[in-house]
Amino acid sequence: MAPRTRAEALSRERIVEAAVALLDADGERGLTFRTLTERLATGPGAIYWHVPNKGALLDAATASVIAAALAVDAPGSPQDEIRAIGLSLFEAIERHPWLAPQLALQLSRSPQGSVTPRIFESIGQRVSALGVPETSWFTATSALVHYVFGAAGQNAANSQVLGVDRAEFLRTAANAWEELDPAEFPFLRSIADEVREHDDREQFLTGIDLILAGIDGAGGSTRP
Amino acid sequence: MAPRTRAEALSRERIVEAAVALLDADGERGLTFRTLTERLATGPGAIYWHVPNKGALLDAATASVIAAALAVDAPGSPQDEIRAIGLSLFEAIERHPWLAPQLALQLSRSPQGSVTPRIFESIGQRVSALGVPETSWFTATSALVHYVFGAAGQNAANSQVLGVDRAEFLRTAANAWEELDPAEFPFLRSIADEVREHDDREQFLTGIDLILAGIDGAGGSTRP
DNA sequence: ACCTGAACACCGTTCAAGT
DNA sequence: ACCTGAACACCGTTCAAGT
Repeated sequence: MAPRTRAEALSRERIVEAAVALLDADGERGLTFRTLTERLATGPGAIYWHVPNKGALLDAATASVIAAALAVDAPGSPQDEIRAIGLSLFEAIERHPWLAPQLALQLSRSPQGSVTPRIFESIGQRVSALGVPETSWFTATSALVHYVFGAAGQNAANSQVLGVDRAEFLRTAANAWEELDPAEFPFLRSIADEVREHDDREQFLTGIDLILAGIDGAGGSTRP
Repeated sequence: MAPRTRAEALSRERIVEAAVALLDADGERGLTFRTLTERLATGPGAIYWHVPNKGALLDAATASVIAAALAVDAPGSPQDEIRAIGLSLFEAIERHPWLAPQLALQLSRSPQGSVTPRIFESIGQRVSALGVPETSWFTATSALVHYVFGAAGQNAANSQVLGVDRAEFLRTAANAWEELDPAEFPFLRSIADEVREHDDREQFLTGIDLILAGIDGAGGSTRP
C-alpha cells in the first residue's frame, strides 16, 4: 500500500468531489475557497496547485456530474435511448439544481469544454439513427438538448427549497397564476389547473415525444 | 419644464439603463457597483435607495430588455407570430449575450419575477390558437420557450468576441470538431461540415418549425 | 512536487450623516 | 425624500516560504 503522508493526499479529484458536495448543500453561493479549504483542511494555495481558478473548478464539477448522468445505457430503439438519456439528465439536474445555470453558461461558451460536446454527441448519435436526412441532424439534436436543459432547470427550481415539496410548490404557483390579471395573462390562467396536477417526469417525457414527432414529421419534407 | 436639481436626477430607470449599457459593453463582470457609481456620478448609497440589491438590478435589466423584445407585433397565423416572437427573442439575446445565463437563472426560479411569465404568456397565447387540445398547451409552450433560449444562448456565444466574426468562429469550431477522436465523437465529426456553412437565423427558424410540426402531429393523438 | 498561510485587490452592502 | 462616502465583511487569487 502507498504511504499516506497525511489524513488524505489532496488531488484534483478530491477537490472536485468536495466542490460538488458544497454545491449540493448550499447552491453556488455555498462554494467558496474558504468553505472548500475548511472542508479539505488545507489552504487556498494547495487548491490552486491542482486547479487553475474557480471557473475551472465549476466546470470540472459540472463535467463530473454530467459524465455520470450520460453513463446510462438502456439499449433499445433510438427513441427509447433518447428518452432514457434525457430522463437521466433531467434527474441529474433535479439532484444538483446548481447545474441549470452552469449548463447555460457552458452552452453559451461554444464547443470549448468537454460537457456540451459530450451531450450533443450522446443525443446526436441516436438522432442520426432515426433515419431522418442528415441535414436535419444538428437542428433536431439542438432542439432536444435545449428542451432537456430548459425543462429540467425549470423543474429543479425550488425542488430543494426548505420544507416545501414539489407538490406544494406547484399548488402555490398555480394559485399565483390564477390571481393574475385575466386581460393580460389569459393563457397562464387557463393552464393553471393543469400545472397544479401534472407529473413532472411524465410531462417531461411528453415534451421529448413531441419533439421526436416533429423530427419524424418535418425531417424529410420541406414545409409549405 | 421640471426643475433639474443636478445634472440629472437619479431614478430606477436611469440605473437600469446604465446597468444594461455596462452589461452590453463587458458582460456580467462589467457590472459592479463601482463602475455603476462612476458612470452615474454618485455613491453606492444612492443606488441602494432605488434598488434593493444587485440581483434585483440584474432582474430589472433582464426584464427591461425582454419586454422590448416581446413588444413586436407582426400579425399573422399563430405559427407566423410564434416565429416572429422567437426571432425577436433570438435577436435580443444576440445583442445582449449576458441574457442567456440570466434567463436560465430566472427560469430556474419558478414563476417569481415577471420575465418568465410574460414570455410563456406571449408564446402560449399563440400555441392555444393552434387548435391543439388544451392538455398539450403547457408542454408545447415549454418546448418552444426552452428551444428559443437554448438555441439563442448557443448562438450568442462569442458573437461579440473581439475581432472574431461569426463565420470565422463557426469555421474554427467545425475544424476543432473534425479533429476529435472518430471513435468517441462520430456524430460531431459528421455534422462539422453542416455547422461550418449554416446560417444562424435560418437554422433557428428550422428548429421552431420542427417543434411546431411536433405539436401539430403529436398534439391530438396518443403516441404508440 | 506539493503544501502553508499571510497578504492584496476587489466586491456587495450598510449606515450615520448630510441636504 | 433623496443622496454622500467612509467603513465592513467577504471573496478570489498571489506568492514567498516551507517540506
